Amino acid sequence: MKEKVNMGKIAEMFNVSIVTVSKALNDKDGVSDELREKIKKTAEDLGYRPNHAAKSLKTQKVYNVGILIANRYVDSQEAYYFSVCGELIKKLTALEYSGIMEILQPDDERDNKMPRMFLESKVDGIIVLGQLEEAYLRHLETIDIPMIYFDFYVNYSNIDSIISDNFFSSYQITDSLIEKGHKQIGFVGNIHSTSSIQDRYLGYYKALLEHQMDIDNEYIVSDRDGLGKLIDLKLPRKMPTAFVANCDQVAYKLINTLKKEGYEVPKDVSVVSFDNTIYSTIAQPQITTVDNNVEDMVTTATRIMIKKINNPIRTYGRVLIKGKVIKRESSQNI
Amino acid sequence: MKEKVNMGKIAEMFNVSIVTVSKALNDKDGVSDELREKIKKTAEDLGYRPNHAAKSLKTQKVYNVGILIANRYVDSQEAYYFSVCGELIKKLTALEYSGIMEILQPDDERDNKMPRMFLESKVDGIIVLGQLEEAYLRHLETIDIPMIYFDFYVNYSNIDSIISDNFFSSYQITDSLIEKGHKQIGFVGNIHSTSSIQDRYLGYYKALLEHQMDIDNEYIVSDRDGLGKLIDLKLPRKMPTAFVANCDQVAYKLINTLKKEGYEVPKDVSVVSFDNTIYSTIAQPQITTVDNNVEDMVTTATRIMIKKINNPIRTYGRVLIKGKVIKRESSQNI
DNA sequence: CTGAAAGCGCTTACAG
DNA sequence: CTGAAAGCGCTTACAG
Repeated sequence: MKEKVNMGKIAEMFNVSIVTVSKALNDKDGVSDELREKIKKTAEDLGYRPNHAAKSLKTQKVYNVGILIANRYVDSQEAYYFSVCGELIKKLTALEYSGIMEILQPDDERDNKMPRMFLESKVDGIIVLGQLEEAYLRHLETIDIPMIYFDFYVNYSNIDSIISDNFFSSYQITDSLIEKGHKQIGFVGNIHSTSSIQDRYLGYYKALLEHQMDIDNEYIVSDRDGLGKLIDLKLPRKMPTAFVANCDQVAYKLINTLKKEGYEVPKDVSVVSFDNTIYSTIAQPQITTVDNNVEDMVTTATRIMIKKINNPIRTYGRVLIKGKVIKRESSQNI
Repeated sequence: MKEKVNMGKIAEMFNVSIVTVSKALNDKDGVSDELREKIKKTAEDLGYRPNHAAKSLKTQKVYNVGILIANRYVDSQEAYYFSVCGELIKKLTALEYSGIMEILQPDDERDNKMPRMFLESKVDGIIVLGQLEEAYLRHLETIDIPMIYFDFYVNYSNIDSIISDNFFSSYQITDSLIEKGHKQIGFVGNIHSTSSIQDRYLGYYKALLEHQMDIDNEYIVSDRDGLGKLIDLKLPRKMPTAFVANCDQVAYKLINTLKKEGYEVPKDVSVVSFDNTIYSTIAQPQITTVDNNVEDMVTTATRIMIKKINNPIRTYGRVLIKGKVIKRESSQNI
């Protein structure tokens, strides 16, 4: 275990060339099965580990995928992006890649500093987890290795995106409220804040339109300021019978606000939301929500990334992944 | 941006050798300041990125640290280990290292499969985040790169550990209750279950001893069975005026149980706990707890890891990191 | 089936 | 201050 063992050492032991050892260990043609097996066994016994750097130097691939995530997404106790990150890493490992995670600091985002893992040629491609500032993204898009945006997209750019089908899911869950007999349905979220909130708003709107229900601006409640910081919710004077909240955390806040003002959920007001995070289960009552189907998103993202690494020309556009409605106790028939 | 630029190309442009370019870019002696600046500027303009693999091949270091974490710690919505992981990665980045995260699957843990990042020589050292099965750890300890256990230790092993000072923190927070005038103080936790609960129990005991307060077995309430599964809490018939709970989640349960039985917190009974997790803030009232001081733990772990990479002989033993008491509303003067 | 040769892009002594 | 030489551990044509 102490002496460094490399292909040369194994080659010596068998009186063959390094080329033969390389072929044997990498399951390439040109070695007899018998010799291959013996070499493999010896490598195993000696605890041989291929020198990854040497391989990379020749193949020009490092078999690492970078995961870039802004500090603001990992700061809170809520850990949606972290669990996505975990899933990404599992999938990458299964595909013989490793995941290098880097957290983008606010200063670096402002100063357009490229990720270190890119500058140091440590990754073959980058998955950007969660939206970044526009100026930064424009700068980032000048890099010459494959990139994928995960969980967001930007209008002006051609970078492939993996996103949950917020529009369709929102349409579905709003529709389910309408089917339960609700005719006044509000929406909670700053619709100018992120594309995901916007899409959810539009899906909600589509459901209303299809049922000839007009949108009432009174029913649209903002949840955050321009910088994304959550603000206190101001309930409408005229109350709807149901709310579609743009995420669980806000739905959780909404339910508490409603209770404080004397409304019962779901008896007086139904609440549904998105993301199926911890907030949807610690709320009283537990919240009917949409699970983003992270599993599917992650599988798709890693598969596309590896295809792009092997063929950088190919593009995939915006890939929409359908969510699943999780029925709980916060919504009921009217 | 298209043509691959390497040191050779830059050397050509200036009619100097690759050695000179290398020295210039790496701030080594042996280049005139003037030339150095010109080379650096050109490298920047051309978007030169050093080939990390080539550097590694020579230096025998990859400048990556692995973070190994069992799947069971990242499966739940609660994300303590993820946030630790995030902090580790930030610190590593600041120290010019990258973090490669790998999630250990249950099967691989059972089958003693070494982490891929190790087998593929992608990391210079490994930080193990959270306890693993004993047999697996014994196997893991045969590897020949530096290793650190984070947030746990094992009695039989010599691997350096970074752990929170549960004993001392518990002593401190119990002492703070005594200073508030409490004389009957209970402890909630199965003291035979984990070393962390045991240490917290002993710290609690030490505080009582120092104030000549006898321990009353009636006041010790178990919280989980032998397998770690949480059980319903059985309140003592004779109620103490305060409880030290072994973690926030159990404190949260305790508060709800107390309320159900008609006790007010903190008016009738004060409650303090450990970990400063989401449970401590969603409880009503919010819980006085001990923050593990992840910041300090992480700083220490990364610093030690890098020292070990540069000098693998040196050992650091069990490093205890002090926690910080976070005062909230669940405890008060008697 | 086997191997000699070249080379990936750097760094590290060492000589001038 | 500058550079020629050697070499890190592999893989990839290519020749036999």
